[in-house]
Amino acid sequence: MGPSKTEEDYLKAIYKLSKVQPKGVATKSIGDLLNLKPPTVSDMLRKLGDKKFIKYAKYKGVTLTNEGERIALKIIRKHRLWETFLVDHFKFKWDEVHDIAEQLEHIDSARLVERLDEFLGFPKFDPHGDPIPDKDGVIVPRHDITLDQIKKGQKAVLVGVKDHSTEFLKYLESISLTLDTEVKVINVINYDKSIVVKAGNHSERNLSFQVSKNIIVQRNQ
Amino acid sequence: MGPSKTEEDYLKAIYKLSKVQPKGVATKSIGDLLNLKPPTVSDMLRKLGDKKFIKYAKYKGVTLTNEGERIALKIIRKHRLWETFLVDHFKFKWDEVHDIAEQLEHIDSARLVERLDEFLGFPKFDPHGDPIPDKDGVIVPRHDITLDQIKKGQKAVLVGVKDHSTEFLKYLESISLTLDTEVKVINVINYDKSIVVKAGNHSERNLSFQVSKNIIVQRNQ
DNA sequence: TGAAAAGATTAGGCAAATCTAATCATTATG
DNA sequence: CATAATGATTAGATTTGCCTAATCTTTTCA
Ligand SMILES: [Mn+2]
Ligand SMILES: [Mn+2]
Ligand SMILES: [Mn+2]
Ligand SMILES: [Mn+2]
Repeated sequence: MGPSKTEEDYLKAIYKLSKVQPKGVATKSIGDLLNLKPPTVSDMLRKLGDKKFIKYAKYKGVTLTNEGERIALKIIRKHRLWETFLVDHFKFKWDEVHDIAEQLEHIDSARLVERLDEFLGFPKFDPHGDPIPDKDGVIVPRHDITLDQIKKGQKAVLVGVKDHSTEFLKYLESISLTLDTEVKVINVINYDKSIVVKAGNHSERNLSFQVSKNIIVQRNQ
Repeated sequence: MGPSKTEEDYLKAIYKLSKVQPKGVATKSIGDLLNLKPPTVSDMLRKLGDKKFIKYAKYKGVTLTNEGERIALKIIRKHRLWETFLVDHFKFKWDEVHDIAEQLEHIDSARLVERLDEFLGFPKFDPHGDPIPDKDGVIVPRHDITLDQIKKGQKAVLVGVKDHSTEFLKYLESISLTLDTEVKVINVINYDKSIVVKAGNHSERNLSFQVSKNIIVQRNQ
């Protein structure tokens, strides 16, 4: 039998956390992400270790095995393909699809994923700008320039977000900062690191550091 | 919280069985359908009774309450909408979609079902000719004329199947007997109740009683 | 009509996934 | 560097959904 839905969720969480904790993911951070108490996580880590999905040494933190990473990437692939589907074909907004994709990502059918990918035209990025792993689990690594790193007078294109919360996404949408939007940094306020930007033909707007550092951009040229 | 996936499966099973056992569905038949042992079913029936999804009197058999039927119809609606989606938009054959729909029917999002229904153009029947309950759970009752009831010389149109097994569906497909196909009964063999039919511009073919009684038709004119 | 057979329920148990409380290990700090 | 704080694990319990074996109820039929 394949991994349970619960096991899949753990592996996906460990995969994501390992990008910030490459030397080993902490029990606590897994629990925080999945809303589970530490003992629950400890139990599961032992089990995932037994199944060789993770390398687990008590009190040390965990890393994925190749098999564990393969499973995590498969789930992430399905999640992002379904999000793309919902936005591109079912008229959902980018802030509405995550919870539904959390369910759809566990549907078990290789053929379905194939057809979904084909139906969408083999997309490379999801509605939040996150790269979609291909059928072999290959994922394009993404540069990590955020809007706060752009200097006064320079232009950049919004290519992703670091915060996926409904609140943040709705806020960006409300000020017309969506994927592929070109943004010009008009001014940088040293006092609080906020910036003044102009996007499209909207009026100038001030963005807090908290906002700008959660916006992933690509420099123009 | 809503009903669990397991509870939904029981209610759907009871709904289907109640069409054949209207005075009360037997524990054994539920177990047979869901591949569960009788004690497992007894346990769950007590629980479903406590939750007022079914009327349960020990040793008597069960019937759905209005609430239980509402839930069952919601699951059946989702199952049939997803099957329609997979066949009409993802290039699946009618014998390939049931198992995937068994998973998709449990995805919990009213908005998703709405958009799916809209995307499909509010279909009334699924790829097997089964009627799709509307958003209020209203389902058009289907007449029950099967191909074995058609007399020699008469024509009928294939509008559904009673057996949904992959084997049966693949067999029908292989002899070009698919939904909306017009069939003429050329001869009836009294000895074994088999019939000789002609469909489209294919040559005449003999169908066993077992096959003909699993094909739902509509008389021509 | 009174066994025997069939069907249903009860009793007792197990695995998965969760929790709280208690204990153990690591890290940080006065 | 000793100890307090933090983090992780172990112990013990609960819920859900499943099982086998034993018992009870209903139906069948000789
Ligand atoms: Mn998401
Ligand atoms: Mn996403
Ligand atoms: Mn089906
Ligand atoms: Mn169907």
